[in-house]
Amino acid sequence: MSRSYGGRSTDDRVADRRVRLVEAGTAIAGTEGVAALGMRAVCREAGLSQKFFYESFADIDDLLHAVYMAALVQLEEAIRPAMGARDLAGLFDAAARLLESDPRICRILLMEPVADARLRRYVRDTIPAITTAALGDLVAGSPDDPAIRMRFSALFGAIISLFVEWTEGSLGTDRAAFVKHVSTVATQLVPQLGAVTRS
Amino acid sequence: MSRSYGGRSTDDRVADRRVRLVEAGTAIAGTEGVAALGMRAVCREAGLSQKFFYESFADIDDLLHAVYMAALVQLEEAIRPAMGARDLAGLFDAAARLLESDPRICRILLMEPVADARLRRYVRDTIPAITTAALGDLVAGSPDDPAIRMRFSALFGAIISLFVEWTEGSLGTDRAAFVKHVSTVATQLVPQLGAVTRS
DNA sequence: TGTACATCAGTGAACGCGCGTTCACTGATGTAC
DNA sequence: TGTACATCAGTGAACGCGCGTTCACTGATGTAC
Repeated sequence: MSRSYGGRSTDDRVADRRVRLVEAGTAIAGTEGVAALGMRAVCREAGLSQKFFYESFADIDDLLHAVYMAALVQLEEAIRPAMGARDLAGLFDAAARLLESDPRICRILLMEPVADARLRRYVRDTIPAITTAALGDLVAGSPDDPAIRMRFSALFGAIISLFVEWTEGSLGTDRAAFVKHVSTVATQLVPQLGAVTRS
Repeated sequence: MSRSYGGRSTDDRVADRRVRLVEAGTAIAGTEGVAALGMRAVCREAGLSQKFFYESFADIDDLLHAVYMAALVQLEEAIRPAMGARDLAGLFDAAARLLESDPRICRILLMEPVADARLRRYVRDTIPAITTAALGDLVAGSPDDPAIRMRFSALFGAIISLFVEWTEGSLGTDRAAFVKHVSTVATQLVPQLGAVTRS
């Protein structure tokens, strides 16, 4: 049925190609934007025949989903310790370090979703759950209440804007000052968040 | 040299076609996004032969610039009275009314620029001047100072996010409550703005 | 152990499409006589 | 005023390109004998 090739099993080769395609997709979406993310462009970047794209993905949306998920997992892993410690400043610090080291994640998670309907969908399907897991029962009230929605809209908008500019390097290089400012903004906009910080 | 046609002068016809092309570009960029903004798509939408595109624009970037400027002019005209009166809440109210009545302007001015390098350029070339004209000498300090940049990054991020969600209708329909919240957020993030409000 | 062959793995061309750009063509307008 | 014709206005096809998708083909691997 399946046959080894170059001394490696079929599963090995397929998995390796999938990883290379997701990495290539991350490179393209994270630097040129999702508008430049095409099936041929991804294969070119990965150095793989076009056939292998369809081996792992049904279409480009399918790959984009994998690219988004891979970026999100990286962010989650980076902030996990701070999440566990319920340390808000530590969380911002970890995120700032990650985005600084890989600006592609900033573009994929924070910038492109604003204009791309597919990525916005992925955000809506993943971020609310993560947020409530992080905040727990800190924020009372229905998530459909306009007053609460406005608070969080402002909070996310401000934080995202700060992180985007931080990643672009236009807010200087003092990470401690940046983290302090983000924490201040967060507690200004949603006072309950003050209870989370333990520093 | 130039010759009337259908009872209208050359200048008339050219100007009319230009307006139709910009309107078509606004429709496409404002609903499908700039990724869908192509030369053929614009001509199709405007009901014009492809030749006429090049009559008024060198390429699609040129048209996009005209589309952005047209949207910005609409916003400026809407907020002009409030700007003159230095009325912050009035400014937010006028903007909320405009974006509610034409969500395409929201997409072109607030959403697409996040992911599109050309639009981001147009924003950088126009918004700072308008902002300083609006605030006058309210904010002291160099615009290169990271601390000031962070304040304004958070301010714009929060306000943009609020207006985007307002335009999408996910913040309810009470415009007065929305304007009040935006004003509160603005003065929280940049206290000097409190001096602007005269309501 | 050696060889012929069936089958699986991988490569790259083929197809139809929409794109940006150019240009040959049709038809309307104005003018010379 | 009427007519032939030059020229301008507008239409839509042609060109080359990259795209998504499919598939014919080459070559490597394993196995039957």
